[in-house]
Amino acid sequence: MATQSKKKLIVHEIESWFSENARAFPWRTDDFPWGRLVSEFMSQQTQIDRVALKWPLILERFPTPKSLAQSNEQNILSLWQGLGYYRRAKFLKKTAEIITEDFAGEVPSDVDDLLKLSGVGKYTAGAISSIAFDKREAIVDANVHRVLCRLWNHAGEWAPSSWTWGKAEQLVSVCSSPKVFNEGLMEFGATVCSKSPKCETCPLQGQCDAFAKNTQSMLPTVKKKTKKKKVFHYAVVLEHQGEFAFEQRGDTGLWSGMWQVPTVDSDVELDVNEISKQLNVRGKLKMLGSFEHMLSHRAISFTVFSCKVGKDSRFNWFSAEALEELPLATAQRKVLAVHCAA
DNA sequence: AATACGGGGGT
DNA sequence: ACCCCAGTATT
Repeated sequence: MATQSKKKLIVHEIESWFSENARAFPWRTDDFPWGRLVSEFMSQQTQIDRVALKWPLILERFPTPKSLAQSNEQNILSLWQGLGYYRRAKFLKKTAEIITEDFAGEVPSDVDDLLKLSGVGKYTAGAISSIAFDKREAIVDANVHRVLCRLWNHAGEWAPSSWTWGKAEQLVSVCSSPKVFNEGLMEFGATVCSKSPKCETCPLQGQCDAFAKNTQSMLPTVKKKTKKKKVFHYAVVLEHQGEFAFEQRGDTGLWSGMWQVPTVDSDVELDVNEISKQLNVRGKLKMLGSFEHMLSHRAISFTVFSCKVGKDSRFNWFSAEALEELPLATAQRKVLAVHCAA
């Protein structure tokens, strides 16, 4: 089959398939550029159903770039709780500031302008330009990469590459609507041409070189895995007359900007005396429990202690109700759950 | 070119 | 247990 014909068939099938099978997400019901930009930030490396739960809350609180630009960073971090990759929340705020100052408060539509924003790379710039503004720009995320590698039986690359981007550009150049085609291709990859592909019912079965050679389950090539580093975090719940001590993590590294009960991070196991010494607290530490917290790049052993102390001015003190708003990563919520259960 | 950066769902 | 994901910034 002529390659041009194959591309047109693929594009037509995807646009047709998506018009029938698009899932209902809030940013599709309430479709405007800022909402799309926020959903793209939230969706980076994050499962879409979890984004769908949080998006309405964030858009309600920050309906415009200006509203976020004028807000405190703690507010967006608080709403971002549980989504992970908290740096994205800071990038989103910075992006809102750039849009407010340099783009008159309107989300730009050109890829070159979008790339000036913070936390916007090649994929996100193309996604906003094409999906929010229907401009003829290509996108390649993990879904698109997987679909294209299979359609052309292309092996050897586990991540989006110049080969994939070239193919995506060729396809978007012949589609009728970049907005429909790009989002459709991603959704198709997420639901039909997924890790376990549903080839039996696939509308592109006849165009798929991988299906013809039965290589679809081996494509794209798997990434070589990196070893998790094992570390130890010792969290101490300091209580004084119904209030609890918290500190904010630094500007860089894991959970940057998020809050925690006073914690000792260590590469090696520590005994209780060492923990007490490093935190410099008077009073006896009582061990309440422990749990493992697994991240993609780290295996963290958490041990939770409690201690009755005087009101130490090195920390910020919060009542139990005030903790609802405090930006805490999931591991810290687990720490508080151990304390509650004890 | 590698690595850091979260968390939950799938298998 | 290990895999993966609507990636980007940093080193």
